[in-house]
Amino acid sequence: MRLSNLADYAVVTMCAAARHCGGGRTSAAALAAETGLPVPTVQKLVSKLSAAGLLRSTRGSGGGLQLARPAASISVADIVEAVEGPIALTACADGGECSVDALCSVRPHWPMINEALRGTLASIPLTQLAGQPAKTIPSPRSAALRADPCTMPRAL
Amino acid sequence: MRLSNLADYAVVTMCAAARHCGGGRTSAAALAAETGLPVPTVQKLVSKLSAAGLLRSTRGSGGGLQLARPAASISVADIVEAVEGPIALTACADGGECSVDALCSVRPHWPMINEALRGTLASIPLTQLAGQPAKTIPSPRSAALRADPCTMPRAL
DNA sequence: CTCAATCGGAACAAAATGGTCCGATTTGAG
DNA sequence: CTCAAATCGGACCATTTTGTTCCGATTGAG
Repeated sequence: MRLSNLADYAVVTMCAAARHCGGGRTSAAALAAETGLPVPTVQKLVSKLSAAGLLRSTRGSGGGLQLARPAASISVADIVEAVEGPIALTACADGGECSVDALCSVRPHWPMINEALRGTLASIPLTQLAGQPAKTIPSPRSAALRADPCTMPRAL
Repeated sequence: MRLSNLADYAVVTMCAAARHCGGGRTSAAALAAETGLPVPTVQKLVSKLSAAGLLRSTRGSGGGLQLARPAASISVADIVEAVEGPIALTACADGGECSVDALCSVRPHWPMINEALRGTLASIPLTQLAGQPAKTIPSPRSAALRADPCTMPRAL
């Protein structure tokens, strides 16, 4: 019932990327510097996040990274699934085999549980987590949904 | 985002124990035989489940195991927490340290997420998972909440 | 008092994860 | 056209956690 460190780091990295969107493209090295994570780890993360369609990478000189979608439309579930694959508590619900197989009375119930958990994580947008570290507290509540520089200027 | 095999096995074991309550005490060996799990693994599980107050073990000759509470009042969250400890997606929410510490903008939000997930799992009672393997389908719905032999006779 | 069956902890083996490094590919600038 | 910068992708190694097994200690019944 704990997600892998990579998934945790991915959430932090995406948050950092969300803060950068206003100032244009970022690099994996820059994100590593901001988050305090090792550079190679961030490189591995952005690879997976790009493959999942959450980040957009531009190669070559002067290249960089940017959010592929507005931060408001990226949820924690999206990030977790990008790194860890489908959200499934048990291996038997994800194609893996189980030794008890047919006589297992709980297996039919896992899909429902998984879906409930996924729904909970899907209801948390990235904007809700991207609040600045400590200072410049934006406003009591719901400020994240308004003051996101990514949503408007770059969506068109 | 996947719970450990032990936690998965614990749910299966508790389901098997729930079916046994009518016939009196069970042994770890009997549960292993029914679930198809290795005997030592079940022994380790019942130790943790007993320590958490979910199972009641009687030692000595003729001893055995039984549910400490009615199956309706045991949730999946209880079982998972008994085996894996507190439900927390990240280590930083469980006393562990984090390299980014103060400048992490997402950490304040984890407790809320963890609580939401725990609530989801806490809403699933053991009776809902203890339906018989395949045959003797009890009734279309809500039958599990009625036909549990554990709740009434032994609760008093 | 003896026997039987259990719990509890310790030790070992295995798999998965996390972290690191290097080569290949691509693009902008000179 | 050539060079340089920066990313992507894969392979390799160390660490940690997980999973399994075994053996001693404790308890109750006969």
